[in-house]
Amino acid sequence: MSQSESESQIAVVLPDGSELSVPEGASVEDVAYEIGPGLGRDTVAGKIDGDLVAKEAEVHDGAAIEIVTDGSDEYVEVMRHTAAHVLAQAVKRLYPDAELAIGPPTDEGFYYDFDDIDVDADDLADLEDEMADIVEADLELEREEVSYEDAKERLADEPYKLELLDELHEEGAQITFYSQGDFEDLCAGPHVESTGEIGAFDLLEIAGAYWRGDEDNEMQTRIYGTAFESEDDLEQFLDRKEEAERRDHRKIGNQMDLFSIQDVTGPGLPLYHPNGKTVLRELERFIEDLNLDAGYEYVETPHLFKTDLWKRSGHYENYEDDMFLFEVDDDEFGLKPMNCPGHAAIFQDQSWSYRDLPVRYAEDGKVYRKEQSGELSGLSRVWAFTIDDGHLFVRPDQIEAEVEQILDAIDTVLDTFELDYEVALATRPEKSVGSDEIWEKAESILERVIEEHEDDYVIEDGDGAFYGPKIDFAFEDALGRKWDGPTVQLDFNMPERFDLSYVGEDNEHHRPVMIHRGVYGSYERFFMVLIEHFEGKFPFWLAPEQVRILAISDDNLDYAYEIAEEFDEFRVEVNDRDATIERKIRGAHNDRVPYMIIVGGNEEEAGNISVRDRNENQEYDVEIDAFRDHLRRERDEKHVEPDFLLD
RNA sequence: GCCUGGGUAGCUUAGCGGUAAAGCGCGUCCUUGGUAAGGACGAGAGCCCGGGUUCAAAUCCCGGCCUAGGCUCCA
Repeated sequence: MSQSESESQIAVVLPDGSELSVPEGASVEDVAYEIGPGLGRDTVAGKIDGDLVAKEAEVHDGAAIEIVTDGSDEYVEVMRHTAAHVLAQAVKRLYPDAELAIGPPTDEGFYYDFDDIDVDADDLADLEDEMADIVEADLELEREEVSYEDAKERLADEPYKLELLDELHEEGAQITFYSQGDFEDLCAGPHVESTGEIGAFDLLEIAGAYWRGDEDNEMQTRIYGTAFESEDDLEQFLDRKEEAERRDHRKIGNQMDLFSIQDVTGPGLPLYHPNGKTVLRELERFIEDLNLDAGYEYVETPHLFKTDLWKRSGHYENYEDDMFLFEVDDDEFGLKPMNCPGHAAIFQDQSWSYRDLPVRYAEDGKVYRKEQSGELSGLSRVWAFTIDDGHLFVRPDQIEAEVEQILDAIDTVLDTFELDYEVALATRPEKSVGSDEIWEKAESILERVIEEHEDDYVIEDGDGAFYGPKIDFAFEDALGRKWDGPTVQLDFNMPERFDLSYVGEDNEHHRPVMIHRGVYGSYERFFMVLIEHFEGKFPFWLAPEQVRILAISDDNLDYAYEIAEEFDEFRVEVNDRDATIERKIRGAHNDRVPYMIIVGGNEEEAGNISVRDRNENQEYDVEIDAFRDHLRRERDEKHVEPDFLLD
């Protein structure tokens, strides 16, 4: 491959920032050999300007080059791509008529789409066996550059591949094939050296997928799988999946009797049982206290309005498909998809002086959005949900102080739950309303406030709403999954549409800026995240049942009820079932009750209690007053874990 | 909306043409047990809904409803 030194040279940039001079026409592999023969031999693939490419790919002048070896993070991705080919080869052996579509690696594994194939979950085991044979055979992968005409001939029986080929041809791309044994596939690569490098793999499930993700196209059969370098890694992956299933809020919601979504009541319309509503009420109170301290006034708006309002707010034209609309007599009505128009209407109902601003409205407002039925999922995607909504009407010079106050509240809430989070500032998109002047001013204000508040944030250029820039928080749960959280959005549009104004010092009318802000976002979504984050083991202040009192024997039941009286400011139950103390303890653990008070003859005689928490810590001879004082503190300070027995 | 699974007791599930099962939970009784399962008995099921096939349907077929996972991370 090495060319004479007299050839013209180009420079590439290595990950450490240094430049390397290589002959024009050099491949990624050549670059690796240039760095060192050992690295050259280990090269599996490369990255050019961040894009994963085959090691044979030609580098260009000024390219940022990374070499991918079997120690790289990208190696698994390359291997999974090969695993996808192995799957396709196995499918072709067992289902010769199947047509190939695409088969890329994903974050968690890989998939391959097929058409004209009739498989179900039971067939996956056979496919896995066939794949195991191919891996066992350790077939070498060979890369081949071919002409368009040649490729067309080879893909004569693969209509989807032909479609891709034609597009590639139009783009003028180099056409490459990868083959392993008797199987070949149109593919850009990269791949590992041989199928034997696939350490451990598993086929996960079968799903439908539209060709190219477009619902106007035909539905194909997608087979999902994953692959890892070792059995241990695969097992770890499967364990994590199991953990996620164990924490599933739908399952825990059922076990703990928090909520239900029933056939009779309809899809995406959750019913909150007493236990679930208890948690939600605590969340509501928490935010209400913060709001009232911050000068918000609570308002209430109905669940539906005439569409005149939605026409004025712009929802009717932009959001119509997601709204529930219906005729009543001769008028058209719509369930509210957002609370802001109602709040704007309240503001609009009177005249304001600059002295009155900022005006801050808050409402736990139920909204209705008609998601596609296939998108609904437990509490995370629903038709009806409640937003801890807040809308502020402010003078431009008040934006900074108000946003600052909102970020304080957000920090307080996220810190209370000990959730890690990321912050992003989303700036002006291409299509937007509002003057350059106000956008620039608003963006710089937001950036300044974030800078002061958060250790770290990213700027998402052009990701703002058309009506204003916004700050989005994404928090991470115990499994490392990220969720949309609090948001602060400036809005220059709604004040225009509702012709909102206040009279300034100059006796002229001025346009206020509207700020939309949610801390939990939706109660439903936040509740779901909390259930999964805590695995149902809610902090004491949120727990539906905070303390359960267990009597050693029935003789101690009267004392148990006396103790219950002592703790009646908390959510306390007495377990009066005829069961051994072991069984009662087990029951309390299963129900995730933070604290058990256990009373028998000893306690009754001494006038004290035994305490056990759900983490299996326990203590005898506890004074009633001492425990009650602690519980008050644990509740009011919103401790995340029961900590009486850790003091 | 579309694809592939699934819908059986309060919960978790087995059964897949021939009298509806199990564990947990619940009730009664025996037991009164000291820190994660004592024992016995018992109650509890339009087998998602509607149609069809059959001597016979929870089971097979058709339609619907609900539910789970998917539906570009571009060869």
